[in-house]
Amino acid sequence: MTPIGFEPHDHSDCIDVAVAAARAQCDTDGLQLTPIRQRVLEILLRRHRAVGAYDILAELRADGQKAQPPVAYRALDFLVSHGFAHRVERRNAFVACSVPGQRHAPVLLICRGCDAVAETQADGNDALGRATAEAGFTVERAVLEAEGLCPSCRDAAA
Amino acid sequence: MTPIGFEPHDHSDCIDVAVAAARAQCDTDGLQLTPIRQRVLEILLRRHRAVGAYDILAELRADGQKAQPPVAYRALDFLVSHGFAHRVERRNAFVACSVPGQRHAPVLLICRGCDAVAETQADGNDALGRATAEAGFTVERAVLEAEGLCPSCRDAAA
DNA sequence: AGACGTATGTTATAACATATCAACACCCAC
DNA sequence: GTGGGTGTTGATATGTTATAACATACGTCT
Repeated sequence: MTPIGFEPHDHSDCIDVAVAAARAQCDTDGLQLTPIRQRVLEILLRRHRAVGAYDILAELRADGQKAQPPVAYRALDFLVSHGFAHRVERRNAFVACSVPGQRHAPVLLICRGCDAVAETQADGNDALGRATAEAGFTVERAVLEAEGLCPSCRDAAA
Repeated sequence: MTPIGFEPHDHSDCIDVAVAAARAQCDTDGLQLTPIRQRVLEILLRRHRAVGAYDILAELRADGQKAQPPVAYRALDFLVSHGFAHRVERRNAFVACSVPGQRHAPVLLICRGCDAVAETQADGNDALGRATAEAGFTVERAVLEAEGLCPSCRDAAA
């Protein structure tokens, strides 16, 4: 359960790797990683932060396209529903998934200083499973989001 | 860790009790449970669901007030920040707290069929604490939200 | 060709949220 | 009792996020 996200990255590399991995999974699963979808994934990976849909839209437009909101939302829906990205509920924003390749209930650590988002895996949700079983509730999706300060913002504030 | 919320209620009673409890806590803590704030709390309690700010606004207006959005948001901010209600991030909506009287990281079970929201307590978040400590992340707030089907909607769908 | 499925383009609007400033009330030190 | 601080409310305007609804393009299968 090691968090991913606050350590320094070799970003140029990490984007290529993540996109290649997404492409591979799409090939395997019969999904289409179309240019728009790939472009949005790249934007998310490049920022490595919680990014709003309209920010993404602005970047798409900066590329010369005259995209409208649904373009961004559809691409984001695709990425989220297939596990390549997560929705950051707390921010009404999105972030690339740090541990793709498997369905999972994300645990997001959101820095209120810089919007960086780290992701960890949820081991400890057995308790949730037990409680929901008692209540007769069928969980389809679950997210745990914690907001606070990342190491560098904390140091900067001190 | 027994979930609260999907069992039948004696609602008229339960609202009165909750409002009285809120009033008592406000007295203790030097907070003002003003008419608007109490009214909004009552609306949330009565619905016992995830309710949008504009729904609340509509109810306030139905009472004869000509309230504007900030009226609803201010009341909701008060209720949320003092633990009388929770924000349902997944819905951009709000719900009355089922276990008031203490600060807590809510665990919300949200039914996608009827918007009912049950609340449980989070025992198992030690794992979160450990992971964040490793990452140097300081958690200030945390929410766990699970979306799925409540017992009655599941039965109805079957 | 025609029917179908998936993705995209386009317009408009719904839904959610906040900034800003003015007015009023309440408390309390002076 | 006056003046200042604090907190709540009233009111206008605006900003931000999200989706409905409809139309078009394109590949594939028969």
